Amino acid sequence: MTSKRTRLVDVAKAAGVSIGAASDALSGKNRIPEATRNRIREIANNLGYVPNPIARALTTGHLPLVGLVISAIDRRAEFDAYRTYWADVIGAATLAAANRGYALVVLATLDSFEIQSIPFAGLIVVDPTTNDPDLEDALALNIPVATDYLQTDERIAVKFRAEYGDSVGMALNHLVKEGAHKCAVIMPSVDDAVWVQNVEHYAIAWSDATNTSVDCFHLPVDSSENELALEDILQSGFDGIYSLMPTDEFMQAFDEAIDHKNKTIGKDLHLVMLDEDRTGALAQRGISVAGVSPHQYAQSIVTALIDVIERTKEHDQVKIEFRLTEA
Amino acid sequence: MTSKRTRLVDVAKAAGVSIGAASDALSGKNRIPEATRNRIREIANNLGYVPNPIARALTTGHLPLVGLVISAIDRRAEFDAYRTYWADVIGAATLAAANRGYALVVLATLDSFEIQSIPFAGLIVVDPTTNDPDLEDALALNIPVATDYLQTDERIAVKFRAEYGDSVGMALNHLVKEGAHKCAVIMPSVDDAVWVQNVEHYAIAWSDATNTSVDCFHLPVDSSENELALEDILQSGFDGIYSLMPTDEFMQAFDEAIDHKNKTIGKDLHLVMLDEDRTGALAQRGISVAGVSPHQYAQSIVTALIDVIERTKEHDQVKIEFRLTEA
DNA sequence: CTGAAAGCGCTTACAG
DNA sequence: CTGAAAGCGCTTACAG
Repeated sequence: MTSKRTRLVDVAKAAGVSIGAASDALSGKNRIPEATRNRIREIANNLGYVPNPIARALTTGHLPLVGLVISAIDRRAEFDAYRTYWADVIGAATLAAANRGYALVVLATLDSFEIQSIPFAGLIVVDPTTNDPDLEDALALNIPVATDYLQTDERIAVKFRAEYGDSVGMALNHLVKEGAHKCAVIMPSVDDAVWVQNVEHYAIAWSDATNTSVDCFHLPVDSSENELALEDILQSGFDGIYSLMPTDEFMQAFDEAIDHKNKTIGKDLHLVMLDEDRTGALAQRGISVAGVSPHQYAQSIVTALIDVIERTKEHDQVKIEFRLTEA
Repeated sequence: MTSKRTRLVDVAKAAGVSIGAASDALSGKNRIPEATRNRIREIANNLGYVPNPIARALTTGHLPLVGLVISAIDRRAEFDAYRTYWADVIGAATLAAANRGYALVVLATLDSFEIQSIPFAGLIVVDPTTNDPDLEDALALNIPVATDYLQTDERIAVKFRAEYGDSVGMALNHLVKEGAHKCAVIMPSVDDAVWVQNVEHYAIAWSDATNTSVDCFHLPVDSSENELALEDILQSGFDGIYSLMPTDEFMQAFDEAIDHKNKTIGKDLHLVMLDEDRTGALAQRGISVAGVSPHQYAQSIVTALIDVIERTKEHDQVKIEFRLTEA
């Protein structure tokens, strides 16, 4: 820590062998007799030798680093609202990467001078907007990039496809089956996130196909005005609601709105929420849950990306399925 | 993506200049006339040249990477229980690092062959156990390491000190002031995490100092048996409780226990919880909150570590204060 | 103002 | 079996 770092030459000198021999003894492929090797290793150890990973990477041409770009990190309120989701995603991605010998770099954006100085082997851009600048930057790096399947750039190596469409259809069908007459889809207003547009698109498609009307509402993720907005919606006679809002705080607002409007879930109001109902708390309250496991989701993507990095595959498409857990 | 990557020589050749001139035009310090520089840049652009960050780092000797080791990621149940906390920590650390031009690598452990091949500029080891192997590995790398202040190794560059002691004293004093007669501290049983031992230590110290008895209980973070355990505790006459369990699911169990035992918060039961009560939901229910902002916490540590990396400081100690928000 | 060369610390053929 | 050398792709003094 104080003086200069020990280099391979230093241990080679100390051991009285060539630098090649030292290299071999420490990481090489057994060309050196057991005895000398052990001696060299011990000397390296005593000198506190730690190989310089940058130099090693220069010959290898590759550092086992994959980046995960979550632009929501920069938007505090939105990130907060979905904290459990992001923790799942990051945790699972970290583990999946580690399984393959890679480490995960978490980024809020690629738009910074220093990013160019980090040698990523691959990059994941989640929830890209249309013409996402981060996606552009990622692609410009000439490395494998994984992102949403709605993006059309042909340089994209892995496209992941969360079937929000399926989730919308499933949820609305379920609501109707349960007896809802007037359906609404409630989603966050996170500017131009592709997945939100996607949901809207599928809601309209469902409406056309079933000849049933659906209205889409965009609510702020972090606002205290949600309760009033929800009361309005209930007031307007919507009795079948598919909510893609984050669960916790939204649920509070929802509960109060229901209370004020005197509705009863399962009777004159039917509800499907997008979430992971691990504790079963929602189901107990008569709320059905549409979900995808963020854990499995993240894992699939990381694995597919690393497959491409290591040339096991050229391109890939990962499909993430939704399930509906009826209350 | 297909053939070989464009190198600096390639653009130098294409521009008919020396490699030194090309280097300068692209990243250098303006030795080259505006006109040639622009020409070189354009050529580089057309060739899709992206500088090799590994090679650059070899001369620099440094890659702007800080690692955050969260061993809890490997323990699914525990990580799940504290997901909101970890999301805050990771989000804030990512942002703080980015502000200084660094990127954050999230790791579950350092115990993997590949980790040695990643050139970290510094490492943060959170919630180390006693004789934590990850901390050992981190220290062996000869780079600045930040970790809990209870660790004694003198190679540690930044020690962060979350004053759990303060929180325990504050919470227990508050409970007594509110009229509690028999106090308990409830905390998770996460094996030998230092912070848990720390809490226990301070509870005993408080007990000695105030001559009041306190009992410490360890509950599983992910168990459904919590409710019964809590009923036992209430049954035994504890009417002042400081809980360091994760809030959401624990609160459910707690509510049921209170219900079964017919207790009323604020009357015959006083409660302080360790959390961030951003929505004020706990306060509304008469529950006081002891907390530290994970956001501020992570940010302070990252900043201090980077200060050491960049030699602004040699060592540092970061003190994280707790606050008690009375209901 | 700009070219040629040394050097960053490794690994890996290539000779002996 | 092992040493000496080339090379990975940059940056940075050092000459011209």
